[in-house]
Amino acid sequence: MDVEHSLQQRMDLFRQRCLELGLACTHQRMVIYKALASTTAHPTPEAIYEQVKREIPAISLGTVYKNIRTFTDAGLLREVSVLHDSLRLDANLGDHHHLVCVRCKAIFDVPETEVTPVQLREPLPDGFRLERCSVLFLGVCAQCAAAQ
Amino acid sequence: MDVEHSLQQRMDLFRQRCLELGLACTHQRMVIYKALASTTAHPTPEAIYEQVKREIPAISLGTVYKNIRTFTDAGLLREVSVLHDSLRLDANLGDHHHLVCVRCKAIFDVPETEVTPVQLREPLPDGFRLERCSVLFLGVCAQCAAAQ
DNA sequence: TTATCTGCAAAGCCTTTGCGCAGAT
DNA sequence: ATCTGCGCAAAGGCTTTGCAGATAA
Repeated sequence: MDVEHSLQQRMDLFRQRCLELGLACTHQRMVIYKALASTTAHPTPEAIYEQVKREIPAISLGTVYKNIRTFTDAGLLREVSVLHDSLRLDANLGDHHHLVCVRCKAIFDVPETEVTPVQLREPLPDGFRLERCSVLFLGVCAQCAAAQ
Repeated sequence: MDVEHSLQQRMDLFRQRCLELGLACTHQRMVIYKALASTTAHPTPEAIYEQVKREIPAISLGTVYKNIRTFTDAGLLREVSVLHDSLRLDANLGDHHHLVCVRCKAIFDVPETEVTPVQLREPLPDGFRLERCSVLFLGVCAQCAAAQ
């Protein structure tokens, strides 16, 4: 599929979703979203800011943060790192996986034996040395579900 | 297996590893490690600090942070959240997984079709509403491997 | 005794917030 | 015309750092 075309489609969809959500289609928002949709590098807010500045030199970092928050709250964007807001520690060095509540960030252990073996079919990027694999099962715990 | 006994074993092993690594076996370190080894809750540094304060009221939060860093660097402890240090964004809302370089934190997409289907065999904790599953393949990218 | 570690306090990110003006609907 | 969003700057968390005294080897 034509990448340019696909991006165009995604921008159209974005515009439409903004209308539906009652979000103003500002120039800043379009450029910020375009920067996000144009890469698979999973950028940081700072990286988006640098990218957007090329087109809107007067943009402020605060605006980038505000809109990233707005987009994620609206479901237009996702955080790769669900647990990114604070350091969580694990003294269990054995192989195991985790079950995470996306609301309260509670983490439960999942023994490796309880998960079907995970294997990559694809050859890795050239020279990538794979060390281990960690599965995150995401959802909402009973307590958080009860609290609506 | 007796939990009490297991903890004792882990403390002995910790003491031994400290010796091997040339790390001083201070009272603070023992208590911090004990707090980490005694829970499966994947605590934050702040939570460890609160726990350790019960036994060492004069402990400082800085000491807890320094030792957590020392332990992780030494391989005695692991971070659950490899990408916790900054927000990483993903405009691709379709199901897919990620390949992450643990050194430079580069993130590559892995299409869901390239991974064997992941399934939990175990019944979930009561009332947990599972939403999705995200696999992190961890390793070292070619560039970082080349840079030693 | 010597090197390392601790507590304290300050500094450094990253991110959020408040406010008045500007822009979208 | 009204409401929302933007830029600016300040404030707020979390984490690291520097230093002098204390502790482990």
